[in-house]
Amino acid sequence: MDRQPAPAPEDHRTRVAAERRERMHSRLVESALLVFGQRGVDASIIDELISTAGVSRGTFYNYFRTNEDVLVAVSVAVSNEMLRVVDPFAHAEPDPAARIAVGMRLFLGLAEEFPALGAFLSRGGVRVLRGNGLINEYLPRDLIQGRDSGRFPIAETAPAFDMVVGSTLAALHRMQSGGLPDGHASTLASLALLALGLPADEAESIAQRPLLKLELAPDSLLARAGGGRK
Amino acid sequence: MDRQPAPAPEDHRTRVAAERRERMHSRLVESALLVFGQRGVDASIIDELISTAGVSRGTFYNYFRTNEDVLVAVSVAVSNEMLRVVDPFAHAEPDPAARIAVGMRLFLGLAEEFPALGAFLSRGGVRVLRGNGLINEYLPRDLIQGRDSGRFPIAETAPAFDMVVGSTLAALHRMQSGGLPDGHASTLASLALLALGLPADEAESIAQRPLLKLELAPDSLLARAGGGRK
Amino acid sequence: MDRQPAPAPEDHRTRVAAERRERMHSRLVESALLVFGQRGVDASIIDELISTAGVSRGTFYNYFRTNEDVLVAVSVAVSNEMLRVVDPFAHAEPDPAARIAVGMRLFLGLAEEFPALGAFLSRGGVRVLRGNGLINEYLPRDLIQGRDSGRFPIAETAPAFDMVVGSTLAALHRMQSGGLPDGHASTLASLALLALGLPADEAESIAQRPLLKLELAPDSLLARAGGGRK
Amino acid sequence: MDRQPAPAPEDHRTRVAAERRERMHSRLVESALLVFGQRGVDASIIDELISTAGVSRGTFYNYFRTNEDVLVAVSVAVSNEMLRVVDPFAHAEPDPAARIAVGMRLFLGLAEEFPALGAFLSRGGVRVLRGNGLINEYLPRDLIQGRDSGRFPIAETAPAFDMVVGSTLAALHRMQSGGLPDGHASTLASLALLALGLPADEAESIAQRPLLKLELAPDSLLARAGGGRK
DNA sequence: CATGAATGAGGGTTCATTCAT
DNA sequence: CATGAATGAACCCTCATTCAT
Repeated sequence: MDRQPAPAPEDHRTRVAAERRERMHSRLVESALLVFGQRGVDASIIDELISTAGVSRGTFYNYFRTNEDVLVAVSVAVSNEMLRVVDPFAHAEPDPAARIAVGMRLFLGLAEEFPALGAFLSRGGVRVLRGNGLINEYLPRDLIQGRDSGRFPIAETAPAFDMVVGSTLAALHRMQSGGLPDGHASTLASLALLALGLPADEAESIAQRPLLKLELAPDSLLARAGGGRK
Repeated sequence: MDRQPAPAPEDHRTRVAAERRERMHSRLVESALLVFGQRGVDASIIDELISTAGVSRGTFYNYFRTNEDVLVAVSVAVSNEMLRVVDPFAHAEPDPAARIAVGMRLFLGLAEEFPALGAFLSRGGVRVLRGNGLINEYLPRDLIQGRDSGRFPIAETAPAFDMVVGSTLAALHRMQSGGLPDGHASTLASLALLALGLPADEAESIAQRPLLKLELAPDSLLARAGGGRK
Repeated sequence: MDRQPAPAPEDHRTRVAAERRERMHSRLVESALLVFGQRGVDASIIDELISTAGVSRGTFYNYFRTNEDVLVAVSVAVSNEMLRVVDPFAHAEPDPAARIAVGMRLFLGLAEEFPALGAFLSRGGVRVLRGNGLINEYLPRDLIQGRDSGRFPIAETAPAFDMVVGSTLAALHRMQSGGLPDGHASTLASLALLALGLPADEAESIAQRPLLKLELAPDSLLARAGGGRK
Repeated sequence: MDRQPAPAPEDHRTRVAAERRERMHSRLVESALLVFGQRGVDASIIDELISTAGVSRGTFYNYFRTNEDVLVAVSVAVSNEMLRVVDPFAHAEPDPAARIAVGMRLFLGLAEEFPALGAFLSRGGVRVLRGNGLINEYLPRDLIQGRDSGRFPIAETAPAFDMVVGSTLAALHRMQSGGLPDGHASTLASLALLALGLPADEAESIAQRPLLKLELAPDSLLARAGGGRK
């Protein structure tokens, strides 16, 4: 019995260590989301980050090498979270116009419900959206589908893209400095659909549709770092 | 001669000194515009600024007290320059829809023609537009006039404002990363007018109108710091 | 079978464990020799050492407590290795002059043949030779014997010691930056014998004698870490 | 009179500033000599350097960028100082054998008289002598001249170079750990001349010649940082 | 007012060492 | 004993700001 080769001790230790690393990484990303939102994405963040996360200076450098590294990690995590939320809607809804309107409203809705997310996105601006699937994959696909199907009588998608994304970001900024009036997001979506060529009544009716309640996984980045729902 | 009663010699010296101050101030603002555009508005700027302007560290502090001071000064100067360009158009054009379309196109046109300006506005983002008369006075006025006159069938001006400003800034960012395709600005303006409620043909025809050539004073900030026209 | 009375199982396990410790210790010392040679004896070494040796950080601290500890261990090991090589020659040769000449040539010969050793001795300089038996026991003994027997007409051994050791180390440094020309070691030994008072022809003939080929134990530190013979 | 154009104010200010820079540079080099001698040339030195020199952290970086920068600056300064001392002797003495013996003794004499210099040279070892004119220009020249004139019956200068330099450095190390016995330097020089081929009596008589007292400029690096004469 | 050397707070980064698993 | 994540002291470096000239 004492000749038994110790049942894969490495495996166990390795797995435990990997899990610990994973948890610490998440903890740092969560804290970074908060701090970036409060201080801006260009701020020198490390001191505040480690004190927020309650870890040592050295630990930070075991996970990231630069400020920029952290920003990228947070951006990726945020993008993934948002996709997880939006994906079900996107698959259920066949109309690109509706998908765009819902996308704008969900984006703003998330930012409103999770102030940390809103602050981060607002502070980070375009830089933080570089790899955002919601914006860089879903939206272009919807615009193209809408144009090709004749629903959007537009020649180019680029101006439409700028219009949808720009409008939404402008509203996000407005939210950060005082909050959005009731119905702002819906009205904005309505304007966007108008611009894309829908008739006024249809634009309005699509943009006003009730939005299903968001469902987040309990271990979600937003749920944990979001500062709780508004 | 300089032994004469010296008719108010202080006046003369004072005036000369004031002019010198004025010139140095402009020189610093011009250099700052360039440097902010290249390095971003959050960068540590002073070293590069004074070497660009060719003055000493101490001189800088005779004119500004902090980094932020400089940013404000540049923003104000830029805003004034832009107003000086746009004002004639604004007074000549009675239709608020046309004024908005022209405003968007001129804004993007200036940024394109003067890369330093474009870079500065893009890098500075919203922060730099805080006191911009073009955006914060002219645009709201036009939107209200359009709504009140029934030309824009909208209830609120805020979403429309976000849409116009956001679209334009998104196009500005696009310009900074690769330039705008031909006709992008006009098409964008056309989308904006559509969103504001104009019929498609009218939106298009207004947005496509030829734009008068910009005229800059020879001593203009843009003419001097803009790196020359594109 | 393993249910047998197990004749002194502790003995066996203890012995196996001791052998494992011994092997790990050697592995660390070998790696340290390499790393000290490449990066210098003052470099921060532990990271590179453990990755070279392929062990974990914690394991290192099971064998050494500080950087300096490792340096001492390597120095001792190196000194012992060198003695093992030189001892046979020293016992076989009755003439102190010949022993000194052979010692200088063997020292340089080993450093040349085992680059890792050469780099280590050169980088470590005097610090690493503190406990070196070859230098601190054999050489003084030879000098005293030569002086007392009248072969070296010198009053003090200290200057002679400095001359022999210093010359050899200078040649070692030369070797590290470009290698030694043919015959350099022999000529140097000849100069040393001249300085010790031998007639020119005798000095030369002793210093030129052919050197027996070095023989290393196959498990020798040098054989394993030396990077193979040159 | 008040129209007078201020007689070259820049010249004056510029000159004063340059002198200030010069003085600060010297102050830093002096302090660095001390600190390198105490802590070794590989030590992290900046903190101690600035506190020794009594300047701020920032000032250091106005003059040097790295640890290595400082080491080079000190090495150059030391080399120049030593040359200034040795040069008169070198020019007055036609015999290369005598020049070499005097060189060795002066080198060791300086190191003994100015402990800071001795410590620095000893700690820095060969690295610090890279650009040393005394060693890299004067000595090779003397060896070649001696060989070509037949005074040194040697075929190669390289082993002789190693012997002279190595012996001297070994004595320097001995000095650092307990000081040199009386006559050590002279005896060492005598051994060196013997090795170079001089007859014993001549070697001895040259190496024993009284050495003229060293004269240092009062603003010399050694006089100021040397910790005073021994 | 212009100059530029000096300052030092603020932040960045490494690495020897500890310790729970 | 082996492992490797976590620690924090000790460095490194920049740059906004001051101030004597």
